[in-house]
Amino acid sequence: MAAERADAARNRQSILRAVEELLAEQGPEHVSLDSVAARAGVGKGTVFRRFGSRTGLFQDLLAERAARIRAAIDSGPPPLGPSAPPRDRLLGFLDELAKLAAKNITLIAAHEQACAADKHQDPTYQRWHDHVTRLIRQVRPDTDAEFVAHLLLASFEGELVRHITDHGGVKRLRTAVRDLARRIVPE
Amino acid sequence: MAAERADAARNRQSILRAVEELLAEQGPEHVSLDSVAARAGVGKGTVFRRFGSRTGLFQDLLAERAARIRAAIDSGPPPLGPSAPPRDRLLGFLDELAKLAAKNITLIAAHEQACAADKHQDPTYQRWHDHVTRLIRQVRPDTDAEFVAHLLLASFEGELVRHITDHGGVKRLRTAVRDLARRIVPE
DNA sequence: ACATCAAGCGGACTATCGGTCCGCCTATGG
DNA sequence: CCATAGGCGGACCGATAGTCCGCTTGATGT
Repeated sequence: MAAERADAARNRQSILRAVEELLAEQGPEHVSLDSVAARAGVGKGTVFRRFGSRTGLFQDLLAERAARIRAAIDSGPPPLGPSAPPRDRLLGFLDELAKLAAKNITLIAAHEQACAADKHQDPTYQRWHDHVTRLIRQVRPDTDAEFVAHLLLASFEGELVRHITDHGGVKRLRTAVRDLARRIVPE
Repeated sequence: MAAERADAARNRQSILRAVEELLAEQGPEHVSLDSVAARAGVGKGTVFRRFGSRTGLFQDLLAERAARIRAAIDSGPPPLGPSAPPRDRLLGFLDELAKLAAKNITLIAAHEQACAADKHQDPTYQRWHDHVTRLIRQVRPDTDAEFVAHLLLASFEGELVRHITDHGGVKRLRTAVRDLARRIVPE
């Protein structure tokens, strides 16, 4: 496939920025295809063609925000990178996610709502789940790692994050997740 | 408030039955106010007046299905009832929920989707969360009980339940939840 | 520079759905 | 049997996700 045309690339950026702005200014429910298109100064058809659906908008934006963590996991230094012991990697990863979630509550809420019954299909979620599952298996092979990984990731569900950080800040979330993970995956 | 008029009571039942049937036959996304009204043989306005919104439909139905467990907790025999030791009550309660969730996957999925950002507001969810939080506090006062209770209840999220029971049946779900709870709330 | 044309674009259009409203109907109580 | 409060139904509204197609424009070869 040839490179994206220059105007197409420009529009993609405008659209993603528009989504960010609308999320920040008006909350998830006001991010409709129409409003995004209007804000980005493009037609509705363009938004749809680029991102496939409203859902795709949030998936792409989340992937962008999660890119740093992804890179750190694939080839970064400890504790996230592959050279660290699995238990440290797990705790480190969850801590990073906690920080990410706290910083992006609105996006995460929007993402969840839009994905609805498809959460498990989202590429970013799949990557996270896969990573956590593998790490749990390495440390505690006697666990239903797949299930436990889903539950640990549920710590970052939008409404929960909002509630916890509203009463105790990011610190409470990070502490709670870490304590929980330590119990679930003892050394 | 006076007793419900006979026709109103009849309609309430028709509507709930219609929701059940549509859920079973066509899945959550086909349960619209229109389709429910048509199936129940009443007008749309009637559905709305009875249940307030689409969400109310699922909340009421879930409350109905959960009534047995609720009664058992409030005044039943061990291990659910108040006379059992807290840790047994917790494990017993989660086990009951696992069975309930497995039997009502479709309803739960519909309920979640409809409640969207309001899960924490649902009376049934609040009751469950409250119960779990109290029990955890009694057994392990050093825990962020509120947070952990939310996570434990996330075990019964629709998509997760579907995935787990599709590969391992109710048994896998019950085992996984029990093992997890035992680790999170050790004696 | 220019011709060519596929890729990209825009926004009108459709379908659907949650929720509202109001005039008609009927169960109930006296 | 009558009066009436409450219930009823379905037309109506506004919003929104997603579709479609004729027009425009950036990339490319000469």
